[in-house]
Amino acid sequence: MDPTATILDLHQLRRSCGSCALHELCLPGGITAEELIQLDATVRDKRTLDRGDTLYREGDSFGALYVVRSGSLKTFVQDEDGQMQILGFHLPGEIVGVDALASDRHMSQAEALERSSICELPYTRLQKVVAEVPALNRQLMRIISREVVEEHRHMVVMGKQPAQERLAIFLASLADRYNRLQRDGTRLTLTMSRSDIANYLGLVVETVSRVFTRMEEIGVLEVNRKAVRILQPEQLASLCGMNSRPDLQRKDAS
Amino acid sequence: MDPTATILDLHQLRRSCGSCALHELCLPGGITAEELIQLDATVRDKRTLDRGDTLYREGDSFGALYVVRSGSLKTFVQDEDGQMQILGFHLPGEIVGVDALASDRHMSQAEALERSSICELPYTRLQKVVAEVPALNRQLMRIISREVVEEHRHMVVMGKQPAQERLAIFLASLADRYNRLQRDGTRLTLTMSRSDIANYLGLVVETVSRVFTRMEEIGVLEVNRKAVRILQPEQLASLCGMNSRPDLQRKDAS
DNA sequence: CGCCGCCTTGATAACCGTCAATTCTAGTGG
DNA sequence: CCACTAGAATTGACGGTTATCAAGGCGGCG
Repeated sequence: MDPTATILDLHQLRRSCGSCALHELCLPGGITAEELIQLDATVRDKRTLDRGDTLYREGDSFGALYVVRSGSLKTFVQDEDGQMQILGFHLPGEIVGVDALASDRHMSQAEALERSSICELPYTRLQKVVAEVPALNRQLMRIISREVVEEHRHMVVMGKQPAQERLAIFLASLADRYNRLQRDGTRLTLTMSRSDIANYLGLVVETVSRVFTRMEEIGVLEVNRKAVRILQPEQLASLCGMNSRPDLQRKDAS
Repeated sequence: MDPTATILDLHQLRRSCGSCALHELCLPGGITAEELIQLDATVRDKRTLDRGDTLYREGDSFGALYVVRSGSLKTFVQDEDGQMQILGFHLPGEIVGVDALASDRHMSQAEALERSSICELPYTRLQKVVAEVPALNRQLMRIISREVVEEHRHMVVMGKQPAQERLAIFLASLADRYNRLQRDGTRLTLTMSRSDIANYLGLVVETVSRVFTRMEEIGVLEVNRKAVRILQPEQLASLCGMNSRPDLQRKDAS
């Protein structure tokens, strides 16, 4: 709509790591200004992706790691017959492409859920820099480790949780990440489709829809298409662990 | 039984990375002999764990990464009320402890499934070495990435597969890893309990038991307590993707 | 304005989890 | 050597949560 939007966006894209809003979340976290300059040099470009655009596909040869700068991505795998499994949704400050380090080939696909901008870190350059800046290497490891922790959390969800709990955990986790980004964690924008959410949680889309409805009925959420408002954060939190505490099964019908 | 076993084991433990049987699978993969010497220096000790021993617990402060040298481990998380979720089983050559890099605290627990020996890589030392040996840093990344890929595969399993397929994939994956270790991939030794397997796959122990029985009935496996023999590897492989190809539902009853 | 995809809602059934009993194994002691 | 026990694994009957199938509503976009 606004014709200047694109231009502004381009300006933003050209900002260096030092002035990036993600400064603390991204690789620069905890390194000196001097070291930062070196990192800046490794960031090749800051690509812009439109909704549905693919950042990399399974089988692509590995060239770079990517950091989400704005917008959001989903990563997923697809088996031969087209069945897909979503591995994660990625918000600004999060890294994608790590799974390609093992075999020099991407083992998943990354796709933009909305218009997004991405920092590309060509791996050969990145390697050189991290060799010279140990703190940066440490930070890179830290970020990758964060991915692993996040995946472990997801396994707990997929392991043996009822549907309502899965969705509650998903929303609470999203709210957390919003907070880290200094966004309002009570007003979520679900850039992914319902079936993406369902797939990610190991459910079908109908179940997700039903649970949304139920949560709205009990007053925890206000759902409006992609806009979700968390009305009772505490109760949402309690829904995250309910099945293990039978006495909390019923809602506040004291 | 053999009184010399312990002594031999101790000798083995003292062997350096250079002579380790896991040479190609472990960190040393693809680095020079010279660089290897530096790595040897970082490996503090090679600890021995008995069945049930804990390598680290959730919350422990992070000191080292660990490589399984022999035996096998399980890693898992436990929420407040004691519910556990197994994250993975780890065979020789595989690394554990990566999830601690993010926060300097272990976010899971690692426990030996049998008598195992473990290479401990104190992280401060490891950092120094990888700073000096880029190839080693690369290799470390590669191994961590392998973990991530493995976890992605597991998410596909947990996502939406029927019970039989889950177990089939689990066994096939184990067989693969046996092959990489140059063991006979058709004769598996399940060092973990049935309920460990069930938990890992997001099922209950009864279901796992039933599926084992069914697989034995159709002649794919021969199950004897912890010893599993894969009689028809091809058919096992077909069971891994059956639900999506209806025409393969029935076995070769041509 | 009208199509089309996404989401929602409802009815039915299946797979798997729960509960309960039995068998098997390994470890212990008589 | 064998009986005994405790824990693990198996087997069976049943029920519940969620998938499946089917239809209808809503919003976006040409």
